[in-house]
Amino acid sequence: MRIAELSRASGVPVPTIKYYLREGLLPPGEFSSPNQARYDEGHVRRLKLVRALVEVGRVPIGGIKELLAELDQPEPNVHRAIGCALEPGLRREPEEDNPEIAAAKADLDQLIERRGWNVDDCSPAYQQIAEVMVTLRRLGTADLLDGLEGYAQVADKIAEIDLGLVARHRNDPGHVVFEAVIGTIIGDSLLQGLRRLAQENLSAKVFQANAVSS
Amino acid sequence: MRIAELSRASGVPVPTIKYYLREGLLPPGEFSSPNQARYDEGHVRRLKLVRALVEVGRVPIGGIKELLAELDQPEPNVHRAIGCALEPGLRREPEEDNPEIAAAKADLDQLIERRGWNVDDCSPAYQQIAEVMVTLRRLGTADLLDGLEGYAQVADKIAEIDLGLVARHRNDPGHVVFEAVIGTIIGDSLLQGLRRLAQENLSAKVFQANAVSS
DNA sequence: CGATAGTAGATAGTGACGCTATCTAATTGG
DNA sequence: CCAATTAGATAGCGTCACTATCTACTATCG
Repeated sequence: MRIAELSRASGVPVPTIKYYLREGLLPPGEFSSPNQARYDEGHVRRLKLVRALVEVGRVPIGGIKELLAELDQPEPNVHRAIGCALEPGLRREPEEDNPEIAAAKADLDQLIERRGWNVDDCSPAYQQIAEVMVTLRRLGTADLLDGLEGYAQVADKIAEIDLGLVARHRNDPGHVVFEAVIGTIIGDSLLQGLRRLAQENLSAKVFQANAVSS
Repeated sequence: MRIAELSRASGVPVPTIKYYLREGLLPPGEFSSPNQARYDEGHVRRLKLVRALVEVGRVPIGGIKELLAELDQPEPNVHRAIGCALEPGLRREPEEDNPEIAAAKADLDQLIERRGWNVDDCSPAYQQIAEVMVTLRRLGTADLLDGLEGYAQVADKIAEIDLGLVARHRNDPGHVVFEAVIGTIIGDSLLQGLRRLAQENLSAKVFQANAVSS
């Protein structure tokens, strides 16, 4: 198909497709002559993926580029790919020597120890959690960290669901990686929404109960 | 304190403080003369909150302004305040007539029914979930929605922890609202990180098991 | 009292980001 | 053959979150 049809099929304007081609988010089409290219279903899928990551995942273009590069490896590393979505949001300078960060990491290490987690302490998620812990302390709401253990327990449950979902495609490794990336990055948005609905529901119940009992 | 000291105490540069004053994110100081103002601890706290929402919560300035306006009401509505952080990220035009959206909302309504949730179907969270469902279908990964029930169940657990944490301050309603907002918006980032660590840990286990058994 | 430093408020500028528009030369496809 | 389309290059745009500069005034210290 030509670029106009690719645009129609994906819902992405032609100039934007050209931009993604320039940025390396979309592989070039197959050239029949120096200024004529053909695109296929793979390009349509890739475009839809890019749009989902941009619009729902709020992943910056640079992160998407790295993520897709990982996905295009012969043996892609799922966690490295997913990490590309989180990393751009972290502090530019890790300010490693900061004692606040160090203290938070020490606490986080204890949590990891308690849960028996086997994780890489260089992963962007590890950094992100440490940053959140520092932020909560600075805000004077360190008492919210009392929920950490519970949240971690719930995180394990979520991960179980996540793994269960993608494991159904274990005969197709490429699809497993694809769904893992989608399920995690797009799934964040889903979980965020569900958490708010659950809060809304539960807090209504609690406040009603309070009103009745008072 | 004068603006320079406010800057030192909060870690926010003076021009940025002036910008926040202009944008109404920070209430004006107390004027002793037409061009001299004094700031207090409340300003320091407010600035720290704004920075946390900007840096960790990734909430756009406009959303923070609305959120703070709600927080400054005599009887702030927690969910409306939290919604201010989610809303700016949604589609500008709800394209209400779109059948894809309608179908997703129908599915979501069923989920809400099954869980017995009492929630407002105008809340940004409801819209967001519907958008995610549409996105997953467009990507051809609608099978990931099989996890919806499980995720919703987990969301209930998270909400329980959330409510439990803030309920400890129920004698101080202002603080409850403050912690609820922080705990939800900043907590999203925490949960996102924990989910990734849990995934990393569990997938390592699963793959190792697979390697042994194969 | 005066010199210096600090301040409010107005206005304009900056850099990153994610596109969007325009142009040229070449190529389809009826 | 010729109107429509294309690739690729370059430049422009709108938003966002600041950042810089300037003016007229004020605080404060010696």
